[in-house]
Amino acid sequence: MSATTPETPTKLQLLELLAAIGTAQWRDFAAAAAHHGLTSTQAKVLAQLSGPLPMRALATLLVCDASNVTGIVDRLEGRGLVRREADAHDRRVKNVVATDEGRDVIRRVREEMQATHGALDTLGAEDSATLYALLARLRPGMEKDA
Amino acid sequence: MSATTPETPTKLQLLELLAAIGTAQWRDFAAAAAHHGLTSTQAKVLAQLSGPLPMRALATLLVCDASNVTGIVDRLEGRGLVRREADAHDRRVKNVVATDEGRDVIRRVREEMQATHGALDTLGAEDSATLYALLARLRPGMEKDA
DNA sequence: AGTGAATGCTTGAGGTGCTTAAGTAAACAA
DNA sequence: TTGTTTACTTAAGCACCTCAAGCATTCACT
Repeated sequence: MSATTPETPTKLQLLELLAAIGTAQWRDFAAAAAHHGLTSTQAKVLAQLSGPLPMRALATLLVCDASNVTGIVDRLEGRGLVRREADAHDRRVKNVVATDEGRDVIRRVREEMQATHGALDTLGAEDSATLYALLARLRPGMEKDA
Repeated sequence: MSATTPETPTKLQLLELLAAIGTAQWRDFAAAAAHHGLTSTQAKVLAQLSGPLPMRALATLLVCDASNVTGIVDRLEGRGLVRREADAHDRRVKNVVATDEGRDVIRRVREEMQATHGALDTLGAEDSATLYALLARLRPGMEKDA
């Protein structure tokens, strides 16, 4: 118990591994997005639009300034992947909605994350369940804004 | 076993969870870096400098163009966190070395990733080992440049 | 109602990150 | 020697990001 064994990784090792996997997945996502002429930021925004969303809500989700979202949505709108709609109840609000083409593009981006899909396929049902359970336990603590 | 049970997540669920955790960790890292006046990119570069590293090697590690690294190292050097040294064997090469202050800053950034550390602390030794083993199996497939 | 504060969005300035193209210097190979 | 490759830098151009300011609308309180 005193020495480091392969079975008990140090926190630093676990942290490094987690970072490496996060980086790899992000690169896979960015590459798939680029394949469709999108930056990763644009793809990330598009990925949030399962329904209409106010600019402000988008900024909150992305944890960035609202003025930043203006530019990103401008570019997406310029490509016809997104639309700005007036809100029915608050005339200050503009709801962002994905167009049919926008939904189609983000669906394809998700499908084309080959490296990530391939890696996940190497896990059996039981291992997937174990991994999912462990990560689910990690998630709430990680998203806490300390 | 035939129906979807809470124990057998779909690949999409697992993918989403992995993305959420990757994002959360990245934000934690960026926040800690910002706390020391660094951008996340600058911190990432500093994190690679356990020893002297040529500009070219740095670019390869970051998977970006060499001209990009010039600017990042310029800014780090301007703050005295990094030094460019001539290479003993190849006069074309400039080795980047972290200064004492640079090493100190990146050490503190790592320590201050509170959210991540806290989340990892909720896992016992056995769970950590299990998670580590599963992630280690995932890693090679994810880093494959397909 | 009427007035002041808070909210949602946009614009503009300034800095960082990233890529491509071009240029310099040094190493290498024929 | 001559020609090619390699390491780094510079410059132009765009995307991202923040802050400060400004406009329109809504809200809260008297």
